Amino acid sequence: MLKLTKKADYGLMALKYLAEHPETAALSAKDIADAYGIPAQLLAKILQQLTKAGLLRSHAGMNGGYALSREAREISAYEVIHAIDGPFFITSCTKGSKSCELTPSCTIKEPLARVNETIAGVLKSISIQDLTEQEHPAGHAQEASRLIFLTL
Amino acid sequence: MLKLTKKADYGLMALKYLAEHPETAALSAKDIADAYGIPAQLLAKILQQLTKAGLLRSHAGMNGGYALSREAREISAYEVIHAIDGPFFITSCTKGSKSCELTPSCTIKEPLARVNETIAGVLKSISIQDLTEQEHPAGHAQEASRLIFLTL
DNA sequence: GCAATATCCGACTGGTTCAGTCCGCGTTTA
DNA sequence: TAAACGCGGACTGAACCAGTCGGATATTGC
Ligand code: SF4
Ligand code: SF4
Repeated sequence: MLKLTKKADYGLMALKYLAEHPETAALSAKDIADAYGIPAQLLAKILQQLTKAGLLRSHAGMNGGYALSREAREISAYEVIHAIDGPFFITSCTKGSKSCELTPSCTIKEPLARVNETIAGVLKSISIQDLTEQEHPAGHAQEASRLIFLTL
Repeated sequence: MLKLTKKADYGLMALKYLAEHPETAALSAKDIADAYGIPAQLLAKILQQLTKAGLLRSHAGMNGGYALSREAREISAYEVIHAIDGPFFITSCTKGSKSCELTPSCTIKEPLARVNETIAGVLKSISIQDLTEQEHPAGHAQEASRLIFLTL
């Protein structure tokens, strides 16, 4: 099955929330968690990971919190997921640590790697700002479209 | 993280193997398992699921086994994954059984649903036959390309 | 008929990952 | 100095995955 972890899910929500509140200097983890009902401590750790990855800037102390380190337009969903869940691969042959032992005899890893790259491309083409637009259910906000190339 | 289960992985390998041996009337689960080093009993159950989903035809008894019920061109990777792992959703709000309880307050489920559909589209556009082609590392087998539309 | 070869199907187990919590520490500010 | 906040490791229960076992049924070859 192909599933996104809830951590990545929460991370995207938090970033979107930050993108929607650019006026405030910083928002604390608890603020964001309360806004959506996410467990505060869990979200805190997620935001820490995003900070370590360079997507957020943190500020400790009272009235501290987190703020985007770049423009929402410049942060892709791929980066968020990568920062939280680590490098993702569709298959188990991650080539890094513990590849599946039938890698040599396997004949579908190359095509699947292309599929993997295509999906990564989809996620890379989506920015945090894309998530914030398309409110206005009236729909006159022209929906952004993208073309993805899949080369087998 | 976004990962394909090994069962689906094995299923794709098995179907590809069947597609490459159209001359034989039927191949047993053990035959295919031995060809790749997949645990035989595990593959057997996977093939049973694919049979139940209508992608394969089975025949019990000696010299029995499995054969594709359609042409390789007509079987998509999406169908295989769906048959083995069930309906897949990127997010946990599957709306079916146990959706995550912050579905109402969540503001990113709609865009993520579109992403989900886009990825499904990628998988639907890939057939078993696509996996068998692109052997011939010479590369003169023109690589099939597809355009995927992502509408946020 | 009988034995060998298959599919079929549910139950079971060990291992890994996920979601969430707890607790102690460093930092900033009122 | 104390409250508010970020930081980070350790921990737990639950869910899921990979793989195994055992038995039932169907078909074929002899
Ligand atoms: S090698 Fe083949 S079987 Fe093993 S994980 Fe990669 S794709 Fe799946
Ligand atoms: S509702 Fe929002 S948070 Fe809950 S699973 Fe769907 S997308 Fe993730």
